[in-house]
Amino acid sequence: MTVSLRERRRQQTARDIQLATLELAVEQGLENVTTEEIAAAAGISTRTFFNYYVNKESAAIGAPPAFGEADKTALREGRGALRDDLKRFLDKHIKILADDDNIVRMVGTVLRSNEKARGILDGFLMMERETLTECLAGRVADVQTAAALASMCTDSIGRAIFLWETGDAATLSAALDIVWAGTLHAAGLMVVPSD
Amino acid sequence: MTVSLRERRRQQTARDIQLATLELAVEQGLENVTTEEIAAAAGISTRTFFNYYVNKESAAIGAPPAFGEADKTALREGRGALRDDLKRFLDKHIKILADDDNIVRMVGTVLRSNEKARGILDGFLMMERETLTECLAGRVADVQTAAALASMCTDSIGRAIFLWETGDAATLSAALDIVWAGTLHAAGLMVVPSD
DNA sequence: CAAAACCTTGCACAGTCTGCAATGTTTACG
DNA sequence: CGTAAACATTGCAGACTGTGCAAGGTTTTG
Repeated sequence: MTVSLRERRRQQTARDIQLATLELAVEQGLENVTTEEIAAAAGISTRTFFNYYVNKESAAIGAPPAFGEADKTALREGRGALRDDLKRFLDKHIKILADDDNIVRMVGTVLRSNEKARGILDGFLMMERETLTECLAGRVADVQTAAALASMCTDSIGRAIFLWETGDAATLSAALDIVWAGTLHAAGLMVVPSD
Repeated sequence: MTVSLRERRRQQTARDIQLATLELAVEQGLENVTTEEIAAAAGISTRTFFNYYVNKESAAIGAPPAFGEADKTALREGRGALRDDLKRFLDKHIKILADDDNIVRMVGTVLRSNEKARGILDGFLMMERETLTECLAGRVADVQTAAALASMCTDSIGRAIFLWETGDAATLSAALDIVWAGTLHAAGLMVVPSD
C-alpha cells in the first residue's frame, strides 16, 4: 500500500476538519465561527486543530486540486491548435473540481465574504498560474505571452465557478464552455481592430 | 474649500499610519511588526490605529487609486478600436499609480509574503474589475466577453507592476507596454488556430 | 519487542480586535 | 460669539487567534 494507516488517518482528520469548518461557515459565516467550535465539531482539541491548519480560513479551503501532472505534460507537448489544447486542459481540471462540487460551492460561499480566505486561495492560484506559464513558455517563446495565456486560463476557471455557483449554468463543465466562448470572443476583439 | 480641517487631518493621519506600516513592514516583514509598534511609529495609540484600519494589512494597502470616472466614461463611450481604447485607459491608470510608485513598490513587497494583504487587495480589484465589466458591457453585448476583457486589463496591470518591481522595466508605463504586447500576442494565438 | 517517529492535548503567553465610557476638539448655527 | 452636536483619541476589559513547550499515547520500523 502507498499510504500508511497514519497517513490515511491524517488525511481523514484533515478532511473532517475542513467539512466541519465549511458547514459551520455556511451556516453562520466563517467570521462568526470560533476555532473552538470547529474543533468540537470535528472531535478534536483546539490545539490539534492548529496542528492541521494554521487558521480557520486555511481549514475552509483545505487542499484544492492542483493541475494534473499528466495534463500539464500533454499541454507542454501538445501539437494541436493552442486554444484547443488549452480548452482540453481546462476541461480536465474542471472535471476534477466537479468531483467535489459540494465543497467547491461551500468554499465559494466563504470566499465571497472572507478576505483572508481569498488571499490564501489567491496564493495557491498564483503558484498554479506560475507552473502553467512554465508549461506554455516552451510553446510560445515570449514569457509575457505565456503569462497572459496562463492568466486567461485561471481566470476562466474562476469565472466558470462563479457562473455555476450563481445558478446560471447547470454544471461546471457547461459553465466553462460559456465562459470560454466569452474568452475567445474577447481575444478576437483584441486582435481585430474593430469594435 | 471642499475638505474641512477634520477631513484633512484624517487623511493625513491615515497616510501617516500607512507609511509607518509600510516602512516597518519592508524592514522586518509585516508579520513581525505589531500594531503597537506601528501605532508608536505613527504617534498614536493602538486603539486609534484600529479606528483607522481594521488590521495592519489594510493599513499597509491603504486606499489604492480607483479607476478614474472620466477614464471610465471615455472607455464606455469610446469609438476607436476597442483594444486601443483599453490601452489608453490602462495607460491613464498606470500613470496614476506611478505618482506614488514608492508606495506601490512597498505594497508589492508586502503582498509577496502576506496572504491576508493579498486577499484585501484582491477584494478591491474584484470590485474594480466589476465596474470595468459594466463599462464594457455596453460595447460588447455579451457579459462573459466583457468580463474576460476586464480580467485581461486588471491582470495586465498586475503583471506590469510585477515586471517593474523586479527591475525588468524602467518605468511602470514601459512595463505596461511590454505586458500589453504579450497580452495582444496571446489573444492572437487564441484566435488563429495555429501554434 | 524496543527505539524512533509521530500524534494529541493542556497550558502559558503574546498578539489581534471590539465595545464601552471618559475626555477633548472641531463644526455648525442661532 | 458661544453652545450643542458631531467627531476624534484614548484606556481598559475581554473574547479570540496562534505558537512554543512538555507530557503522555500510538504507530512504525527493524
